[in-house]
Amino acid sequence: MTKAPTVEDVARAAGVSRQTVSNVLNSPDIVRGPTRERVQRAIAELGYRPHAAARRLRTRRSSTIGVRLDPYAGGISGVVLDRFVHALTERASERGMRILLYAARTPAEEIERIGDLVDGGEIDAVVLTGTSHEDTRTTWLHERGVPFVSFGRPWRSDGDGAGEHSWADVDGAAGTHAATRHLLDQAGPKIAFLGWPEGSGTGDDRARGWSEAMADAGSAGPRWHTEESVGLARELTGAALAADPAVDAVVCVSDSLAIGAHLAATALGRPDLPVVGFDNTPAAEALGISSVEQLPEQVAAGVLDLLMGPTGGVVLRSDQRDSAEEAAYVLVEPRLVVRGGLTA
Amino acid sequence: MTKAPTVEDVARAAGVSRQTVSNVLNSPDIVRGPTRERVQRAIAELGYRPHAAARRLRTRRSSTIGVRLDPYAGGISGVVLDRFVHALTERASERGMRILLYAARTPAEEIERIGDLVDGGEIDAVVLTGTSHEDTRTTWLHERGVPFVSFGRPWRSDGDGAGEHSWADVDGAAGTHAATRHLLDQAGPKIAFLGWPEGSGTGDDRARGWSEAMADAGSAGPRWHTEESVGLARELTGAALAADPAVDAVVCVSDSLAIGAHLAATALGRPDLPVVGFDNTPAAEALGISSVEQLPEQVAAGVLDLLMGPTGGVVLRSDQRDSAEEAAYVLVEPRLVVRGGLTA
DNA sequence: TGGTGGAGTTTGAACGATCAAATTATGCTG
DNA sequence: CAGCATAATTTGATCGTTCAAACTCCACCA
Repeated sequence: MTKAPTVEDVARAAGVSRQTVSNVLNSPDIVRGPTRERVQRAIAELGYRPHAAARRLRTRRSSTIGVRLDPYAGGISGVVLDRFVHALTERASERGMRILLYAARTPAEEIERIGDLVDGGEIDAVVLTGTSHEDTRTTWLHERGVPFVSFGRPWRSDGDGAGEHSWADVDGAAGTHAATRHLLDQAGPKIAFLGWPEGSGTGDDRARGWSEAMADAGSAGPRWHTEESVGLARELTGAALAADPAVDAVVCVSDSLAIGAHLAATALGRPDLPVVGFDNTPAAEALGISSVEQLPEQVAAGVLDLLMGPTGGVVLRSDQRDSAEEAAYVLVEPRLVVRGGLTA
Repeated sequence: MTKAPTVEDVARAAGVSRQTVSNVLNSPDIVRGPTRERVQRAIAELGYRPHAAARRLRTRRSSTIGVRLDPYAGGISGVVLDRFVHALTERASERGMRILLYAARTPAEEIERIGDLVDGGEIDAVVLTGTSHEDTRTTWLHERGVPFVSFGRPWRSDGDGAGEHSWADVDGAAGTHAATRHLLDQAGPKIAFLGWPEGSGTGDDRARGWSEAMADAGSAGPRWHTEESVGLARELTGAALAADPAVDAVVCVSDSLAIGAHLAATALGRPDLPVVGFDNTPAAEALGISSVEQLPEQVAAGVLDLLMGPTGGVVLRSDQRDSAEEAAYVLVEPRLVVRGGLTA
């Protein structure tokens, strides 16, 4: 524990020069076999580990990706983002990358933070969450030439789903489509949709999956709207279900609303009314409610592919990214998790 | 966007030397007022930001703390840890520190990871989660002289609650104690405890709060045990409640078990049986179940105090930490969140 | 007047790695 | 076996900052 060995010490021990040691570490293929082995043995014996700060200073690369951790909002969401961050950490680690967290309360503060981190050489790229069209952050990142990918599509007001930057997201419509088809098979033709007020990209996308599946089946059902709240969902569904008892099942835009719907149905003496939520949160699991699972692990893998290419270990500059004009994207198909309900 | 300005550029612009600029940044008090202002103006005009890698290389400090993100286990837990990590990020940011994530599947792998990060100068300290007594990680960290604090007490088999290293934790016994007293006031004298199998430090600690509160009140109630599972808790509680209907309320070691107990009570026609969980997860919130909230934000603040002192901006070496022989700790009192239940 | 001390500032060196260019070793061809 | 191209390795310079020591300036006092 006297002093950490440097590349110089390793070189001396192996009877080679600094640069050869560096080559063994960074491009082993250009070093001759016997030399390489000698160096590797010396590295192992001395317990040498490269000093990241020195490397960063010279190469101007940090091999680190910044991620903002959203303030804990309470409520039922958040799990997806946490799983995403975890998966990102694991996947990044496999590629020799690290994940640095930062906190920010406003977009302006986030820009300031990212500026510090990028200019300070702390991070090479950023993963944004919760982007919208004409997001101040994305335009700023573009101007500054900072590589970034967002988790979530840049929903555009003009209807075109594709954005001007790379993104990875979950195909919400495919999820509700699958859920609706499942219920059409198992429960009956009259499937209701319980969604958020119109205008949110994510919510409208999920509603679309339901309406398309219904149209394909030549079926029809009511569409209800409410804010993200168990209590509100319970009241709304209770009233709607009492007024229209012919509803065979409910597809919901979120687990919170699904729980509300389930509680309402139970209160009306229909505990077995099939309900499907979205996000597959622990709460849905605990209550035995079916849900569409987002697979944030695959989104994380997609984000890294977009930033670093399918196999590389380095963040690509924007001009190395994609030959096409349009930005690349990854759309992950979610998975329906079917549960029997607690009475089963 | 030609090239980022360095301390040299600022110095030239302000008509001073490199070192003076450095002093303005790191110890402004030793620079004369007018000079300081001139330098600060130059910094602002040029948009200078220090290059972290160079600073790290010279000072051998990274101002970064490593945190392992536990693999997503599924189930209802995890929220506490996620809130903790978020709070840690915010608080660390206020002190000029950053949080770096790493992933590891086994203690051995974690040690390897930490070794890389520490020797590479990527992190100055580590925050461990889920420590046990005679943890391989803690002994290794001690040997290597790596500053660290754990979230969670090092539970000792010999009964002494204090460990040999610093830690911050939530006072589980105080939480269940408060919950039990609340139920004694509101529900009746016969309060059951639904806990995990004996032997887990956390679980036994929470059980103790209940039994002490009961003893203080001269009251008594059954104690049930089961694994962390909504289904198992439901079955067990259902059977026990049917056999012993005089139970007035149930204090549970976790929200999962509380949900199971609530469902069992509802099935037996007693939806209003007071049940209190632990962790105040979104699932408990969604179902209107009371719960003990851990306040991970305060734990995060405690962790940083232990690592850096109450006000400092630098991680302290172990010999600077605490004058006393015994390691310091922070014990956070949790908060009981009372909910009316969904029927209210 | 000339030394003393200290606050304020500057200068040279160092942190540990990689890049770019120079040098030496190796293999191949005619 | 000379001549040459290419592979393998070495050398000097550099990234941007802070440390340690030297230096300048000025007030103060004997």
